[in-house]
Amino acid sequence: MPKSIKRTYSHYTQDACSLLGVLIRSKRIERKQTAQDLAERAGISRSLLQRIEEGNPKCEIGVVFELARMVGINLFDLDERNLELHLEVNKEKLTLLPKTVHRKKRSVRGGF
Amino acid sequence: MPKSIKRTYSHYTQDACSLLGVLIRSKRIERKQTAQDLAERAGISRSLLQRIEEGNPKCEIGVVFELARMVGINLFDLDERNLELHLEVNKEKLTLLPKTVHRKKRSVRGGF
DNA sequence: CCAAAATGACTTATATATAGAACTATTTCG
DNA sequence: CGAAATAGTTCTATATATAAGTCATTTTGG
Repeated sequence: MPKSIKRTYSHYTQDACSLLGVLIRSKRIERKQTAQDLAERAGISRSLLQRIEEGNPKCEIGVVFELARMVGINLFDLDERNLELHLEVNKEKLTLLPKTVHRKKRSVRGGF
Repeated sequence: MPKSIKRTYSHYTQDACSLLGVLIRSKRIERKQTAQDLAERAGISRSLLQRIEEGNPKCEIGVVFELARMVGINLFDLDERNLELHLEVNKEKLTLLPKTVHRKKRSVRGGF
């Protein structure tokens, strides 16, 4: 049962979301594409596209990435092929790390 | 009233989400930090952290970005300061573009 | 300048992501 | 090896993001 939470976002996160939103909007306009049209093609509502272009952090990351791709933004500055390679490499790297981590709660007075 | 939608995601989007998840997990383990611990510090549940580390696209982009930042990942390969600058530049650029776009539905047989 | 279109700014019902729990299976370290 | 801790896996109630409107405002092309 989710408790009612008021999430806060760091300046960094807010900026990152805003940047993606602004980029999507710019690219869309450069392509002379209507909000309505992009939304339809992405299978989302115009209101959701609006929130995303505004940089609202409370949106599905999958939808945002999909929009970015549709208007021609390369996430991580990687094209499709290199993104896949990058993923494989990091998956490999992960297998070399321990599966679980033991105590280091980093907590209780532990601080920084 | 949201209609029941089965969203699909492009390979590119799936890879991008997976990459973020794998990176977060790697960094967390390198820091010898427990899933439980990171989740608590991020103010989310352990189950949500798991979904994100699995690369599930149906998560809030704000939470994913916040986690990335907490474990030391630079989104867009930009540190906090440069991200802010980048945002400002692109906001400016946006003001130079037309506010609205007219017809070019790009649709109905219009194709590419 | 003017009409048609696009966007902004709400609202509401509902589909769904999330918190939290309980349980099992792994993993690590002493 | 053995015990304690961590992580994987479901499941459920509920908070909330979303689709789909409506209306006001702004913008642009003719």
